[in-house]
Parts: sequence; C-alpha cells; structure tokens
Amino acid sequence: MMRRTKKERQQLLTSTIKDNPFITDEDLAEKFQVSVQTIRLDRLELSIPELRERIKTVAEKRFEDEVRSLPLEEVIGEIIDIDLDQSAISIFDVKEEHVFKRNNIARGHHVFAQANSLAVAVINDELALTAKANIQFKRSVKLEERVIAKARVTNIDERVGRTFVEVNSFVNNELVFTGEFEMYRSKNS
Amino acid sequence: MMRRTKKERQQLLTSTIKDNPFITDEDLAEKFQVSVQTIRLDRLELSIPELRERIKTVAEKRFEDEVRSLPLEEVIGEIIDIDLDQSAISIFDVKEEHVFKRNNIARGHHVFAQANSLAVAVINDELALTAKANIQFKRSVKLEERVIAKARVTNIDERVGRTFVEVNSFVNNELVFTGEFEMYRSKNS
DNA sequence: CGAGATCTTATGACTAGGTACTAAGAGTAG
DNA sequence: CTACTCTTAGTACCTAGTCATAAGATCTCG
Repeated sequence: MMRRTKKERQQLLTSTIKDNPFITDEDLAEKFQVSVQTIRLDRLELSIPELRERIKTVAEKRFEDEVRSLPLEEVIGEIIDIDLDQSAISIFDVKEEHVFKRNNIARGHHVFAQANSLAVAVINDELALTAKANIQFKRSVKLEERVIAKARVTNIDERVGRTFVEVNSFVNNELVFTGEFEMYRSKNS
Repeated sequence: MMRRTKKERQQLLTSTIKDNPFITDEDLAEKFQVSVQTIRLDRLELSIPELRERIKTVAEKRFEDEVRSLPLEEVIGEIIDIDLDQSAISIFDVKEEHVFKRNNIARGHHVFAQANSLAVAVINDELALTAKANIQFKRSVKLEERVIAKARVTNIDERVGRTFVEVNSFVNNELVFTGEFEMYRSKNS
C-alpha cells in the first residue's frame, strides 16, 4: 500500500479497523507503510481504542446478543403469555432488518413467522408442525411498530391428530394480520 | 466463598468462567480464596485459556455470525432464475438454524419465507406486498435438504391492482409446499 | 530562502494479564 | 518417616499496548 496523506490514511485506518477490529498496530503500520508510533498517534486523534479493548467490546456485544439473537433464529416474537392448548400472546418489534428498505414496510414472512411460531408454541405437544394455513395481511406493518399476535386454539381433532389455531395480529389494536392454521401434532395431548 | 477441595473448585471454576469469560485470574483467586497461582494451575490442568484468548474467541464467534445471520433477514433463498411477471425459481438450503433441534424438521415459516420472497420478487413492481395466502405443507423438510421453489404468475388483475402467484416448492422433485399468493402491487406494470 | 508549524519517528518507562519454570512449605497416606 | 499431592511464591519473559519526551523530516507562508 502506497503512502498517503495523513487525512487519507486516517480515513482508511478507520474503515480498516471497522471491518477488521482484530488487526494490531504493527500490522497496520506495515499496511500503511508508516511507523507504529504514527498509527498510535492516529488512533489517539481518532479516539480508536487499542486492539484488546476493541475485541472486548465486540465480545461484550455478542454476549448481550446471546439472549436476543437466539430467539431470532428459533422463535420469532417474544411470547409473553401462554395457556397450553388454549391461547397465547407474543410481541414482535419491527426493526430495520425486517423491512423493505425502499418503503420501510415489513416483509410479510416476518409477520407470518411470528404467527406461525406462536401457533406452534401454543400446542401442548413436543412435535407440532404446520400443515396448512390461510392468511390475510389486512394492512402493512411499518418500521418500529410493535405487532401483538394473539393465538387461540379453536378445535382439537384427536382422531386425525390435527389442531386448528386462529392467530390475529394487531398494531395499536388495529388488525394487521389474520390467519387460520391447521397444525399437525404427533399424538399425545 | 468458602474453601473447597481441588475437585470442587475446579468444577466451579469451569462453570464460572463459562458463564462469565471476562473474569481475571485475580478475581477468581479472590472468589475462591486461593492464590492466583493456584487458579493458573487449575486453568492449566483444565486447559482453559487465558482471559484475553477467551474474549477473543467470543468476539470471533460474533464476527462469524454477522455473515450468517444477515441473509436470514433479507430475502430468503437464492433466486436463480426470473422472468418478471411470469415465473421465478429460487433455492434454499436448510441449515441448523432453520430446524427444530428436537427432530431436525424445518420450521414452517422458513419454507413460507422462501415462497413469499419469491412471490414478491417475481412481480415487476417496486412495491409488491402480500395480501393473502393459502398454503399447504405437503411433507416436512429436513436438515441439509435443498428446497427448490417455483413461482408462476397466474393472473394479473390491473383494475384492483392484484397479482396472483402460485408457488410450489420441491425437495428432490417431491412437492413439499404449495401456496397461492394474492399480491398487492402499487400500479405500474 | 528561512522560520515556524505540522507530521513522523524513536526512545524509554510503565501497564495488564498473562506463560513457563523453579522452588519451597503444608497436609495427608501408607 | 517418607513420598506424594496440593498450594503458594518468586523470577524471567511476553504481547500489545499507554504516556511522555525529544528529535528529525516536510510543508507552508511571508
């Protein structure tokens, strides 16, 4: 990498560290063909902390996320109330990653995912799977809105091992989504 | 904390570090009322790395996740062929994060998300939203399976601004999911 | 051209949180 | 009593820095 002016170097330094916080001053010095001291002065001016501090903050973030990121993969929405085989309620806050960038409207599958997760959760069975669903999006959900989904078990057909769940989702008491789920359950109830 | 036998201490040490990897040997020594050297011998025996290495691995894990969790939020499935307002095909590989741990069956909303994403994508409009959907899961999809979703536009109703899309998803040519989507489109076609 | 300002590099003292190694004392079991 | 485990202590060394001071290099303006 060629030598550049201070300003250029500092800009590059900032972005370099941003997308690889694990780089040492020594490596940076080599990359920018300056001395280690220059790198340290730069970091001082830009108030970029040292390697170990940077790593620590990344690690800490991960630790905070641990609680928050698992539910994202697992169950969508936070279940706040549940009465097995009867009803359940969950909330889901629409964040940036859930919306179309263009218009800040939530992608339908996230709203569906919340309802589907809730329908699975309300069933008192180790193995519950969605067999069919009939859904309607009543109005679009936008960034920062809080969706409250309410599930209600309408019918349990033990002979064929099917449970029917109705899920209605609201934003500020306004219906945004409604769905009827036909769920498969293994056997026990 | 009272003094304990070596074995007890080492067990506690392991679990203590596991749920707080940010603790120093000095703090541990105080916690267990032994010398710092004892703690270090313990870590050596248990092959628990030093604080800075522990923090680093936590941070690295977080960094790996960053790549893996982003595609999950955006468009689900990789679109491999598209003919706007006609048809489209996408593939989706079922990974660990998509399945129920208990039985390795994919959560329904991921399969739905792929179909929904495809239904949105096939429409030649900046703003396409799902209005209604009628879906059926024909058989369960398992870990490591590759789902191929095929979307076909069946009808475009320009007066009311609705487009009907049929999506069928297959694993090894076997139908696993089918859905009819009624999509809202802004105006232009 | 030269003086001052800015930038860069070097050097030394010190830090946290260790590793690796040697040595010595305490307690226990055979 | 001896052998062994366990614990503690101390030393040298390491990385990846901070902080402060000093001196050389470049640039800029009058």
